[in-house]
Amino acid sequence: MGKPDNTVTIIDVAREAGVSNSTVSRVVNNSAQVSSRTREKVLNAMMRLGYVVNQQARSLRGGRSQVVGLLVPDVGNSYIGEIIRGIDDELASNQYDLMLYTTHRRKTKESTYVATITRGMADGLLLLLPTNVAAYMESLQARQFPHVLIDYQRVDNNWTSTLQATNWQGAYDATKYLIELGHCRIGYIVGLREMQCSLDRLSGYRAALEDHAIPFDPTLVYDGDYFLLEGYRGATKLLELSPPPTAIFAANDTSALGVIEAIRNRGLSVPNDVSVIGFDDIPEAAQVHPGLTTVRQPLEDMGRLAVRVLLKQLTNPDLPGERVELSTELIVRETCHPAKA
Amino acid sequence: MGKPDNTVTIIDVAREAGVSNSTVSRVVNNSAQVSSRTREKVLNAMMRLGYVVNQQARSLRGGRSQVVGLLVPDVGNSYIGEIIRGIDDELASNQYDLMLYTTHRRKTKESTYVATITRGMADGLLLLLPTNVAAYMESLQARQFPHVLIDYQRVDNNWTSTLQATNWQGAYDATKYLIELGHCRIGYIVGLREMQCSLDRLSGYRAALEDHAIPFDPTLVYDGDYFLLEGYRGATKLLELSPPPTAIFAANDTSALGVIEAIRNRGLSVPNDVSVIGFDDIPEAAQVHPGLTTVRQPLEDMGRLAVRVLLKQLTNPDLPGERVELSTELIVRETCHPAKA
DNA sequence: GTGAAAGCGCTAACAA
DNA sequence: TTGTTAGCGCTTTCAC
Repeated sequence: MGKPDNTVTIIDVAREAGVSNSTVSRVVNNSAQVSSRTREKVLNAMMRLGYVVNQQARSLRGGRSQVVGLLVPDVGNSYIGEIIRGIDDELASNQYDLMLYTTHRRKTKESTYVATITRGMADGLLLLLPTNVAAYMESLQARQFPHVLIDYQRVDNNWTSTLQATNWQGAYDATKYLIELGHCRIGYIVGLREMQCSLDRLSGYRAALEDHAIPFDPTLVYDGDYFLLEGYRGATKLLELSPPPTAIFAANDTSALGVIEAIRNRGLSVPNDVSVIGFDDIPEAAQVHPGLTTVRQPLEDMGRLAVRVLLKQLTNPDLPGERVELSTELIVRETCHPAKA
Repeated sequence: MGKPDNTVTIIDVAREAGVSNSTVSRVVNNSAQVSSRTREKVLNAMMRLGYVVNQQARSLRGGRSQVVGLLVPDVGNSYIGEIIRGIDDELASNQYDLMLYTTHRRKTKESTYVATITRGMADGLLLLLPTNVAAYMESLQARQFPHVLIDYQRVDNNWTSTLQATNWQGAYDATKYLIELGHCRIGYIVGLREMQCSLDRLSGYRAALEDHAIPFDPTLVYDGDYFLLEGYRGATKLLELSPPPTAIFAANDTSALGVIEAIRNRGLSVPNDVSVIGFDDIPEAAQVHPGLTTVRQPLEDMGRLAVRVLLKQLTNPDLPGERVELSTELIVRETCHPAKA
């Protein structure tokens, strides 16, 4: 059924090559000494028969499945898309496959999935922007299941690996840039408050303000959710203030795009009337006109690195969790102008 | 290593419950008759021990892995995101896991992945917007590997299942709508010509033109690639024509967003100066201002249905391939106005 | 350098 | 209704 029975096993190859199954296994795994003549014979037989290892048998035996689980809130935005690109690239070059689980922000799903994954055939687990970590942290530890949290850092143990960009610094830099451009009424669209990265960016913003003796004005802060629509709504609200902000910093590019729309819809221009800066540097930031000035997170690298950390963990389970932080970088494009005098 | 050896097997449960392993297996699989007393005992033992099936052993034995492979060009856009949402929802409710493979439009990768998947542990394969089908179609058939192609239809065999929306009709409707609004110079931003859906939409556009006695003007057609930037470039070019089009139909929403930008960047307004219509109805279409009028594809349903078709195929491999087509629907929002007299 | 054989956890005959 | 048992395809001692 499904797969027809043309399955070629190690035994077929052995017979074809006139050797034993263990020799074939050795060749397949490139392990131990096999004389080059034998190896040759086996390789040929494999060719002729079109042999492919049966991963399930192998992992049943050895315990390793060459599969990594990835838990994401969603899959339809380029922030996540870029990270996944890095992840599956790096995974592929290490002969790992990727099992994808999408929670669509339903927290219960998160726990269920973690249970499934840790008990299923994945060797390790990558969690992207998890929101319900406490619920399964213990179970991960109990099973000593290798895992790394991407863009989440409220962890107080030493067995969990985490990885993220310098959120605080990035926000600080962006705000500072705006201030140096002469802006002192700078609106801020917060991301989801339940995410630490969101909080870190907010406090980077505040710190820059303070360092430049600009009093923090809570009315300039709008609580968004990282989505475009809230960026739009937030900016709309901010623009009704008097005086309105001369610049708006959005906690991510997607909401920055919403901010730009809102500004235009008021008949104002970006950046002539209001400057806008985002966070992430998703591909759209460069494609849009005017190009979005933003704080770049090395998304693809984050994915790649997360995999490396996980793989290291897999090879050496006794290693303590790693804490990796990647630098952000201010990317100046066209959405910020000096404040008018 | 990795997974510690706290693995509870069916045998542990059997011992704990004082029954045989096969009885446990029966309970686990809900198969055959087991007296309710025994079942109770087994269930309890499973509870106590925290037993979980070992999927690899099960599939090594039985041949079914409860994993479906999904091959996508990319993962960072909401068109694909929505489809995936449908896919993994439906998969989850059928106790299937999803193995994700991203090609990033590299055709060689596509073939490699198909080989991996069909020989690996997936029971079936979903291909989203594949571009290199010819290269592995034979191998899929040779292995009788269950598969369904989503949004691809150039198939001339009867063992392959395909699924897509009514692309031709959708484009026809959109164009007709524009025509009835009084537009007769309607620009068109094509998607990737190598995709059949793209061609279908183009011919729907042409057909509507013809049916309303509007001569087809090739200078009004710009070859894009479904991405925002090409939408922007295309519209920019189209707007330089004299007379410029009074409406632009983009082959997908993402490029429509680019079109809108281009129009605004010329100092024109949507829809007052130029009407815009898209295709897909991705979430952004509703979030943007003005709301994007578009042709809705039931993306999530497409994913869901694709899974159903695949699962049917899995259960009954001798079924011939299915051809599923879902209706598109014109969603009128705010980017189209009657043409000025 | 190579082979024989045990066993990973499970299911499905076949017996009882 | 329940138990016994033979593998699924592979890796890995342990012999030779």
